[in-house]
Amino acid sequence: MIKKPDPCSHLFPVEHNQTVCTECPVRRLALFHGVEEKDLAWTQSYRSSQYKVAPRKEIYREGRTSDFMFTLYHGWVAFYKTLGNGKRQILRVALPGDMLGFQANLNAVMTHSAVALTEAVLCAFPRKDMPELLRNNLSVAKRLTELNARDMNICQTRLVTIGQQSAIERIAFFCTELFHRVRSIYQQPEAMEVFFPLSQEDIGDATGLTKIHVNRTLKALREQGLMEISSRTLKIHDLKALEELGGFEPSLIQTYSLY
Amino acid sequence: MIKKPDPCSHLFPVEHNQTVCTECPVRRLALFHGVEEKDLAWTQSYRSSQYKVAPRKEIYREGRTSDFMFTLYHGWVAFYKTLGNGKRQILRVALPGDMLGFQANLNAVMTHSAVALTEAVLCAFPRKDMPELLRNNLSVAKRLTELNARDMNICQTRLVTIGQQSAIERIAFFCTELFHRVRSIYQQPEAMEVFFPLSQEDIGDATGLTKIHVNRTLKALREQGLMEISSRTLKIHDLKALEELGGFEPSLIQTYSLY
DNA sequence: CGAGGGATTGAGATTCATCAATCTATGTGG
DNA sequence: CCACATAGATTGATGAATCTCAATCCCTCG
Repeated sequence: MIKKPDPCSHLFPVEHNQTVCTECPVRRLALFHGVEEKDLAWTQSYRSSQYKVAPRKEIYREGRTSDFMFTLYHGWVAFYKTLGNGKRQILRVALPGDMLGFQANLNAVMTHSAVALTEAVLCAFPRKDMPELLRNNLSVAKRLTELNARDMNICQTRLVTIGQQSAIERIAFFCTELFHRVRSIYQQPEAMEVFFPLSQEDIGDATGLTKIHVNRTLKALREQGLMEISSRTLKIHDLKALEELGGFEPSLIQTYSLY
Repeated sequence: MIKKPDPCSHLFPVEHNQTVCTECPVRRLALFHGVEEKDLAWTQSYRSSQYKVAPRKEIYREGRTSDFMFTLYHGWVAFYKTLGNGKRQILRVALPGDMLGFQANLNAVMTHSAVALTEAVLCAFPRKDMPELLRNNLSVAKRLTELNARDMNICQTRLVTIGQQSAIERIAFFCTELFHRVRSIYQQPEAMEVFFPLSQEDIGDATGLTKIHVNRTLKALREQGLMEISSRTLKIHDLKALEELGGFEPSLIQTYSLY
């Protein structure tokens, strides 16, 4: 369920200490992965600015046009669609390095909305410059295709989870997947506790369950000694069993590691 | 004449009357949409053969490699994934002109399976030639990106349907969407009855419901005078009401009309 | 005419949603 | 520093939606 979404006028330019692409810590994850050092100044010229967004603020909205696409530099973002009845489906959680707002038809209206889950910093690229950028830099074009294919794969996997699994299986899968992605992104391959800012309602919107049922299911997972979420932290107690329960195939991890 | 490899043991080459790309009736829908007439002979040189598949036969399988990608020339095909517990989720129904088996990483194993829903005819393209084809023909590369973006959009829309709607809403949406696609593909914009070869179990696998519940729900749709399915025919009695019920937005039709 | 795959129907169990209330942590203004 | 407001988490009770099991029916095809 969605609250009243805020109007879209809340992207604040980062005034001081803008980072540069040559020193970007998430570049290995992002669109400019594979761009040669010597070309980075040039690709950066396509970046118009960095923007800061407060938690729970909308970045762009379904059905509207957007002049920019973004790379998420810092923070977490959720993509979602809303239904006429007010229900909300979270399509994907974006982590640092992920692209926001790319669509094949650069002029069409957005097919989904994006909202910040935490405070977030975005690198903005004017949409109108993309055709030129892609034409002039094949490695960026190739990278874009790879990222899209990965996202497609993730979307299809979620379709299976939501269509065919029970509540506890869906939540196990969802958390396991995110857990692996977070460890990979933040380069904490051994961590068993990771930052996890989603509310139970967010988890429900992502897995197609009500927040009440999410609560009960999390309780079950906790009591079974598999995992627990508290104070914005996800603690995994038995990764193997959790993967088993959710039907998570470890080979999926590769998919996240286009990095 | 170079000897081309055989894609798959149960795909039978079409011996007689192979069609040529220059006269292809589904080209406007397919990968070679936008290729200039003078270049078609050249693009066709990438096509190794046409193959025929019997209903219910597998075309390629999740977890295995595949030497070919295909354009569906005739018939219907379903993409699906299977879970450890034997459950199956249909990801998408492919109609003539759709591509089968494209993945960004051409060497990776397939992320889903494909099965023929009817007798089908496929145009096969050796996977290894794709990089060269894309490099040499920008309009094909661009087309590929468009088709992928459309598929992504469809996948996300299905995620919303399955995650947030009731059985009758899901089935209404699923049938409405397919109905519009079929009318568009077969150029019958006014038809209120279309060919529809899916079993109730297929519909269940696509919408995340059991075949029994699909049956009861179809009965309800019939009794409400909205639609009915019988002897492989989908009859729409009240399109407006059906779109309303399923939350189908007519603007989605454009999405299907990259054609 | 029999076999087999779908379609249909019924009965009962289970999962999950809904409604409603309480509780807890956190932040805010006075 | 406290009183209060608020969002999120938790729990209970109840009902609806959907699944499971089981039986029968109806085509189509050989």
